[in-house]
Amino acid sequence: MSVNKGQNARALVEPLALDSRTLGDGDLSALTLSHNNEQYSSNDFEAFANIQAELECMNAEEVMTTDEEHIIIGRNIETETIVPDVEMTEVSEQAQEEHIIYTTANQNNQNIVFQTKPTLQRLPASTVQVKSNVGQVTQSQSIMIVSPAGGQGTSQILKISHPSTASAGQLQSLAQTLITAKSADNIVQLRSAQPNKPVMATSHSGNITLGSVQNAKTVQSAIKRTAQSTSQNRNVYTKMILAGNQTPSGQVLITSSQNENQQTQAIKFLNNSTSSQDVTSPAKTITLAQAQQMGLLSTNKVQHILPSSPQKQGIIVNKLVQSSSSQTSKMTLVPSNTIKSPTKILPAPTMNTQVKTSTISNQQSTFSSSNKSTVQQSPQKVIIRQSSLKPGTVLGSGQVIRIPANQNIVTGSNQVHQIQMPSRQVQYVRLVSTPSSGTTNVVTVGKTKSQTTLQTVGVGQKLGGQQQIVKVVPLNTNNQSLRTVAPKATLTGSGQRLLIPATATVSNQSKNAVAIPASALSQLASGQAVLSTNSNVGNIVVLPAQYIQQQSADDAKLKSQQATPGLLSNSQNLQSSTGTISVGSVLENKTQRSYTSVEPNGIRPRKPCNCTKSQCLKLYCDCFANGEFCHMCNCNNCSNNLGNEEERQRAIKSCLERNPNAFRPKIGKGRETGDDIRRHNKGCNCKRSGCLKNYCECYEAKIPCSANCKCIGCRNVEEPNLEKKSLKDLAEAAEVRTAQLTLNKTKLQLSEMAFRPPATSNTGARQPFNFLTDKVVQITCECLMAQADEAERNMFDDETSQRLIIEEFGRCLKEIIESAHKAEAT
DNA sequence: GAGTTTGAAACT
DNA sequence: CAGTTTCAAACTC
Repeated sequence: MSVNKGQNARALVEPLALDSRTLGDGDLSALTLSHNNEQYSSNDFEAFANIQAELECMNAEEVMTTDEEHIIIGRNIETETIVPDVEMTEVSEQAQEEHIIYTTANQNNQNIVFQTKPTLQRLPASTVQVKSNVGQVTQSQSIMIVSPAGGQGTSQILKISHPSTASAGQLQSLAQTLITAKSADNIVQLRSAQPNKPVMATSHSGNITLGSVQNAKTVQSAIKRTAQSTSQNRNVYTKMILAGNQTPSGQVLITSSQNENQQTQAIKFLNNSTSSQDVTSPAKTITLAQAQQMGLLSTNKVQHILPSSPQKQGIIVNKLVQSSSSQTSKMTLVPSNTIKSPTKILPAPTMNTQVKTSTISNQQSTFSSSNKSTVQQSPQKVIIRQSSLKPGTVLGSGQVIRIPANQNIVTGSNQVHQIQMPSRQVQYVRLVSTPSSGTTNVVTVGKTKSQTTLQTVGVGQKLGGQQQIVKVVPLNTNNQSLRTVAPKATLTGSGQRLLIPATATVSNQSKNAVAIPASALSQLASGQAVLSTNSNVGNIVVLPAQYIQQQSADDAKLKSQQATPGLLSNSQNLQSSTGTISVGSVLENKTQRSYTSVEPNGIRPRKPCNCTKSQCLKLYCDCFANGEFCHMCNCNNCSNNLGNEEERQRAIKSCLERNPNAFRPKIGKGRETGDDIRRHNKGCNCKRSGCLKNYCECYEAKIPCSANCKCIGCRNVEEPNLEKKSLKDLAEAAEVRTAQLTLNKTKLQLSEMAFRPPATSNTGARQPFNFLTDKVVQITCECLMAQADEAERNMFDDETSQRLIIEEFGRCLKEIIESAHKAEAT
């Protein structure tokens, strides 16, 4: 991201933030329909009611996204940012929210993006609000409508060109005309922008709430999701972009039903410019084909956004940057999906997007700054992930959005990458590759700090015979506001290109450009079945959580290893002098990776599994057990990936049938006592290890065995007189551990010996001293010696050592006496 | 790195 | 639910 973005972006975004000001009552009222009642069906009213209700809710809500993900927009640059945030929580049934921020350039062009939302879902009020400048002189005005949402795999783009002088009403009318059938879900509202806020349109606070539960089901890895459920889940947002300054800038909310019929969309405009209550003419509907015939269609700014699934913490971010080239570009957003179940979902990492040295290098020249070359080279899917930035955070210069492009993760077919974040949220990103070439392409779109700067970076790497290409879509200052990546592939019989090269002219793609056909997706990755058989599934990118994490690690490595090109032989380092974009390094190897114990970000990386027989679909596999996709593992015949989603889901179901808590964390806090002590929920069953080896899950977790355990000969017990610290240290230091063992052992023996009455019992009442047999004395001495050793190892001073030894002696005596009393009692 | 040990998971 | 088998990690050499 460019340097100067930070402030500009903030300036642009903040005004748009959702707050009482931006979404005041007036706003709500503005959202109300002022059309004739006759124009709307009961469904419409319902939809409207829903919208308003949600809007009200949103007002109460914390502003989420806008601040989180900023796309820096330079002046005169049209930019569109879509930042869906996805948060995956273990409970994924929640309504999904998506944050979208739209900003339109104010200067020459105004773009209004209409997003269509999948039907059947209640369109949250959040939908999309776009505010644009009013009164700016426009050079051109156009309305772009992309309505692929239908999910049939074909996308259509409508572009309406109209004179700059066109009035708002005219424009609205025109736009309305474009949309045919009106479904309840399709609503477009246009509002004039506030004069004071010259900049851009934004979704109100960038929140779009998707009420669809289907989306949640769509989630790739959702454990409970069945393939069937996914079938309808294609959440594709279609945006219509209205370009033109004079247009009544306003907010447009479009929801398109995802019903099969793409063409049924209704757009309604509310013109607020002067008064929010201005009502535009009733919507007219025409078919897209008609629109084309009318000459209204053309290429332009189109975006598809796949809904991010769950709530607020979305990580996948798509950003559209205006390309310098005149060509229209398209961008496809891939939604992250939630995982429903116990699957561990880690939160998006706060990415330190500052990595400027990305892994792209050699081919940079190839890709750089030429959109066409980039595009043509490989089919691409663009996935931009943004870590969950803290609200209010503006991406500063040099921030990088990384999209990991690893193919290797999954052999061949796996294109799902998991990202784990510390908070146990996982996001899944599916990397799309062309089946024929077997290449995986990732496109990162970023902005350069300067308007003029265009960064295109491509990375091609062959690993294991597979080539990976990472592309960075150039950022640009030119008129075109949106960069689109669209699947070109389906059109072409040969390799499927999921993404249409940015350079590709719109004309070619006008009809098909937008949506990535589900079929193409299904063919991804060596033909492995993707999410569902249903075509609607499409465009889903699922990234396993650790993906980002690992990616960060890779970046860190790359940074540190810039001097060692060998590792990156084929990889390319992208030096974004402009600091804009970094693309995830492609380096991946199936070979064993050394995992550092802790990542720089403090996250402990998951170990790669080595499963050979379980296909990583049983709990033997740590990855699977943790609800993660295998990533960079050494497993054989792995099915723990998106490519085998059905199978995986079956396995998950099976596991849950056996044990509903199978995917729950094993280590938790004590329940009964409510204490803070971590305990193994199930307990161990160790027999031979004494619970002092890593075979023991308790020991491995560095927690003492508890009553839940059924272990035999357990020595993994709490040592009250040993500091927790020592316990921890003991676990880490073998020598210390040995000392601890000795100490424990002797204590145990002492306890047993003391408790056990001497074989030769006298008749009279036994006194405590009677228990001081030679054995007891010996063990006591051993305890003292062990304590001395312990003190010595800890390098305590003499005074402390003596004190500890004396205390130990006291403890021994106490134990002996207590044992004597117990013996008497019995 | 190969082989052994171990205990959780899976199976019966 | 208990016993057995399978499995992969931990461990040893």
